[in-house]
Amino acid sequence: MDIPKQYDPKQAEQHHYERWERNGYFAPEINKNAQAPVFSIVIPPPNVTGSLHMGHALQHTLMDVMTRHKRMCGFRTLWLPGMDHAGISTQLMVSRALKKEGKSRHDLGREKFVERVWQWKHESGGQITVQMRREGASVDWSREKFTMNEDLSRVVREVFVRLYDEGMIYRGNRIVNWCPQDQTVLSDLEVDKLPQAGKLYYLQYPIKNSDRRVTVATTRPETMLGDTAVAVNPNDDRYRDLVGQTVLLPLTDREIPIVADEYVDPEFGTGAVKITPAHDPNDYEMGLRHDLPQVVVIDPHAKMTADAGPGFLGLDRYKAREKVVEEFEALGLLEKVVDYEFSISKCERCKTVIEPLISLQWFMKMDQLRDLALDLMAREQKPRFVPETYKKVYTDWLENLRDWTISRQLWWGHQIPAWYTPQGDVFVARSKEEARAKAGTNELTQDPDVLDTWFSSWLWPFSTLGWPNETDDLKTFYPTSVLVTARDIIFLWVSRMVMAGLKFVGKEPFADVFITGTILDSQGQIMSKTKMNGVDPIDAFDKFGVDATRLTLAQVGSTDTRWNEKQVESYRNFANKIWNAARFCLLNSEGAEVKPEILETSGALHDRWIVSRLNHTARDLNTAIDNYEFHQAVQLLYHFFWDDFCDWYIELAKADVTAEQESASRTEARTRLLTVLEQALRLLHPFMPYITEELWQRLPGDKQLHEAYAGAEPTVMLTAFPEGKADLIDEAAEAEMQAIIELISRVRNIRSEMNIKPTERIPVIIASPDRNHPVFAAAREQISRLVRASEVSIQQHLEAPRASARAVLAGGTELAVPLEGLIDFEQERRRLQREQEKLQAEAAKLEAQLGNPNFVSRAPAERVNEVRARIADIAQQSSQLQQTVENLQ
RNA sequence: GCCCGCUUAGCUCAGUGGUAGAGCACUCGCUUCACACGCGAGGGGUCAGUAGUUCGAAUCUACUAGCGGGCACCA
Repeated sequence: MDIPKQYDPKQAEQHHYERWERNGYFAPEINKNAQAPVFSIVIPPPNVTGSLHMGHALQHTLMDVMTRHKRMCGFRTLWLPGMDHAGISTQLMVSRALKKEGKSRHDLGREKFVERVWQWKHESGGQITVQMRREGASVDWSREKFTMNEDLSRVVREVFVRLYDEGMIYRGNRIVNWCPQDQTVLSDLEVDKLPQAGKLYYLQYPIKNSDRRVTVATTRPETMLGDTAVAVNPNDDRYRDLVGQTVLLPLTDREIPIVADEYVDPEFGTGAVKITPAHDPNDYEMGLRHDLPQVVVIDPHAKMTADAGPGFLGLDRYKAREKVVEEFEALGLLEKVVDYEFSISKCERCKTVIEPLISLQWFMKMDQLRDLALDLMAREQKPRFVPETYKKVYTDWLENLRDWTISRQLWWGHQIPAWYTPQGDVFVARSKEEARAKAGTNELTQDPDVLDTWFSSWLWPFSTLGWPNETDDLKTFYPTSVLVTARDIIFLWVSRMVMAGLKFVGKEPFADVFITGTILDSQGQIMSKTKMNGVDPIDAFDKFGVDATRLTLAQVGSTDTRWNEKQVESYRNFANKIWNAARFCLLNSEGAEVKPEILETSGALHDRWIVSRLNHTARDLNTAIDNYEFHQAVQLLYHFFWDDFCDWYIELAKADVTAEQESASRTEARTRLLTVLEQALRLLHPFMPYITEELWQRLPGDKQLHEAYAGAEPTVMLTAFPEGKADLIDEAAEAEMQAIIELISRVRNIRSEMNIKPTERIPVIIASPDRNHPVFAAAREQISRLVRASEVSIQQHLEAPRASARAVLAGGTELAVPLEGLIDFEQERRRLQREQEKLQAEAAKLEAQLGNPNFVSRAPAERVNEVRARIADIAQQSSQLQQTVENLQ
């Protein structure tokens, strides 16, 4: 058998995925057990424009670990993949491509443009689906969905019509966030509020029939052209007499009132506020309260309108600002300008400064939906957030929820299913035909706007399963088991899915929500395109392998973590360790094969021990994965495989396994070794799918699949995940092995401290009066081998030459290594005294504890007894050690 | 302004009431017949600070400091 010394991840990553996918292993139909429990996840659909980043890789790893684990546990599993049409991003991307050809989308017209987007999607969209295959994501591609496909679009229209008919969707003129660059409205959640160093301008407005002026402070002087009032606080004595008076608005011929409103903070600025209802959300509200006119002075391109006055018409908003300030200065009405830091709203996508504008848009009332979600949390504590802290984030946001602006002035997206007659009457319907029937005319024009991208995403958990039809998939897989996502879309997506699920299916869309942490760069900064500090997961795959990267990501869990390449490297080394352990097993496998039954039969101590450790690990691993304790899960695997299996079991079994002569015992040793390895590969598989499959395929024997997958072509993917059988956990064997491990470690420690050459063999004398005596006796050959002893003598009472290095172990076992001529008595005495001091220090602590009457009376008796037992053990070791030191004199 | 999270070994992070852990880095020794991406042996932390609860606190409570994030913003 020819097996390279180094594991080559790329080689293993090349062919297994294609086979898994082709054989239908990812589809729930592979499970032939009609009674199988169900596990389902819908993927957070990545943008069709997107390519894989660390956040995806993290989420996908966790989802894949859970899916593969549950699949191996015999669940009917579905991990449903898909993509989001990503309205603005996609439209921008295609528009940019057109621009290179010197064209705009308007040159093409709507229909041609949308065709062009589809063409782009077919040719170069969905890069991420290729990358997900590289990740090893075991998603069911046969059920892949895209939010703009006809089936999902139909769901969008269905939901829109139902909500409209219930009066929850309405169209109205309101102040909204407008992006002058993208020429569309945005929801509050698509707007970033960023701190900005700016100026605060103090403008003086003359009062009619008076010499007085009132000074207002503003960060946006250009909006004064649209002022329709000045407001002061009703309790502000400075301005009490001005309320009801009239201001002569400079640069215009308009006269505007001074009104009183509690909203005004007397402490800020001058205590008098200019009111521009058409261009500021707060002023808009105040305008409604005081029935003020709305004068629109800024248009959708952020240029000044005719109402701004002839001198301003067509000016950009910032040019207009300069000009207003200049003119105020010329008029002697500019009181002062001070530096001022405030926050500014920018478009999440293009970073253009948002212009608040009054605009005719579609909105959704959220009250009823919000109450559904809040009631579910109050009543049933669902969904369960992990970590729990996000529950508060979720409910706090819901409690302050406002209407959702759902229309967008884009071409790429779900066109709003509303049609208008020439008279302007609106008919909302599932199709043009239905609208015609409702309207009684064919002369209909569809609303040109499309819906917010999240309007399709919020339906994702059930639209992908066939709703509104009562499909088998919907019945089987809804509600899904868990949603895995990052915290930044708890509002945008998670909460809305809960509301939609409750409203339309009558059940929550998922039981649990697992919120992942964020992978930061090595400096602790968030990775972003603009900062150019992102680490490409594909680069990590290429450099260290997919499996090593997955382990690194899996152990991140839900706290933010800096990307640490050293960590990936150490898991690359772990993969190599697995490879070489398997290599050893395979190189010594002649005459043997995997045989699970052998683990049920009792063998030597180290055999019973590894079976116990295996089951122990399996039990803890199952618990860890079920509780989303992925870090714990990775640690369990790492230490079981490296420490228990490689460092101890292989070494203890080595003599038997590598025996030159064929024998029944050699075959048995080899069979046990191969079988334990096979079980270990199963445990590792959800985390490290490629290396485990690669090695598993090479193991000899008729390897069994989980009974639910009987008849499938063999793959480790479909074997039964070790459950951790209680009757195979052998605490006595673990304790006995622990004694042997400690013994060997102490001898090695002596060798190291005494500078004994590794090649030099030494005699070892063990005195073990207690029950460990037969344990050591039975393991004599193994001990001898692992400490490189010339002979191991096991006695009742220690009889060793004076010139020996010694140690006293827990339980009173004594150890001597005769070192005639090599030992420095003074040095040895000091070494033993250091040991003695350590024991004394520990004893002193424990004695103090026992000396506290409150501890004895209030601590659990079990705990008190533990302390007493430990003290007794220390006392024994200590006195033996003392004797040893005295004998050296 | 309000809310949340974090602060543990040089670095990156686990650990949620009972004697401080891992990986990497570091020191010493090893071409020991699976693996130098390795083997063996070590050193290293008053768990951010203060006060409290408790027989007992890295772990629970309060406050403080620093860092990070979210929400709301006063023009």
